[in-house]
Amino acid sequence: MPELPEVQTIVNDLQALTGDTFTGFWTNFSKAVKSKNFEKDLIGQKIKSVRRVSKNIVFELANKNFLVLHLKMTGKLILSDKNIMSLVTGHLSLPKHLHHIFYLKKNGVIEFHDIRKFATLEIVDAKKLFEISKIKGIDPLSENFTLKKFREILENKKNKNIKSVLMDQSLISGIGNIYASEIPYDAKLSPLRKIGSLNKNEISSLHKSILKILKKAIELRGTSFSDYRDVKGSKGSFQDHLKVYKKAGKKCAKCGTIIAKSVVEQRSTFYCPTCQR
DNA sequence: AATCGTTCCTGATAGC
DNA sequence: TGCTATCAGGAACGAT
Repeated sequence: MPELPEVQTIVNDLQALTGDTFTGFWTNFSKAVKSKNFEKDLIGQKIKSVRRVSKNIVFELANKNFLVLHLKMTGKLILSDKNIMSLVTGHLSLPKHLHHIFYLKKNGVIEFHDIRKFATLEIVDAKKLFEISKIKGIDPLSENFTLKKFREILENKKNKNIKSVLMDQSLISGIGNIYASEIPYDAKLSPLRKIGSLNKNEISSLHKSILKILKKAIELRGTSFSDYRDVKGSKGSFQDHLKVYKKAGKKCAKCGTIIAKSVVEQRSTFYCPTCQR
């Protein structure tokens, strides 16, 4: 599932489309399109910039609006220069999970695939984008995410455990289920620990591990555990560095203890009962 | 006001 | 073999 590192990788690659213009749009699943007049608002618009807002991919358009894409679980963007029009018009069979296509003036098309159809597309104005950014928590890669700021965020969350705080997008935005297991492992803290039980050093470790793991995952172009691919269809490689995620029953590489799994807020959580305290 | 459960959806896997 | 049942999982939404 695309989390902050995966979305950042995609956004970095989409920079290549800056200056290009949307010339058309096709969909066979319009339920995913959340704004009215989507096509009308899109066509003819030049891309001024591409950036990430939490796990959203945001295209700044020339008319001051923003195309906002959220990949949710299985959304995938693929840049392609093949003649997709012939696919849509029935000359060839469409890939099963290709649900939306953006046509560009210079760079071919952006194919938007989505197996589980949770992904969303919308065009919003600056005010709405500001609201979206505001309801999301702090971006852990922004320079504002200092240790001091992190302590402030945790101040009112004493009864929550580490896992749910990392996953709560209204506190810190961008961390999903994979990194919410890998970060506590790196910090040698149990994901089930209550925030209120953490001492100063432990909070500092957690803060360091958030930055370390996310940055490393971006360097490795994300985690291709199952569906995630970059815009060229290539895998990332952080999956080769996972220590606990989806490793229940296997031995911890560091100490040999069997990795445990427990469910926190309906989400699987993995940890080493020996290395993580 | 904060927290909890439900919902969207399909492929993979388990169980019989 | 082939069927059905269960699960994964981001985040909006409704319910408490």
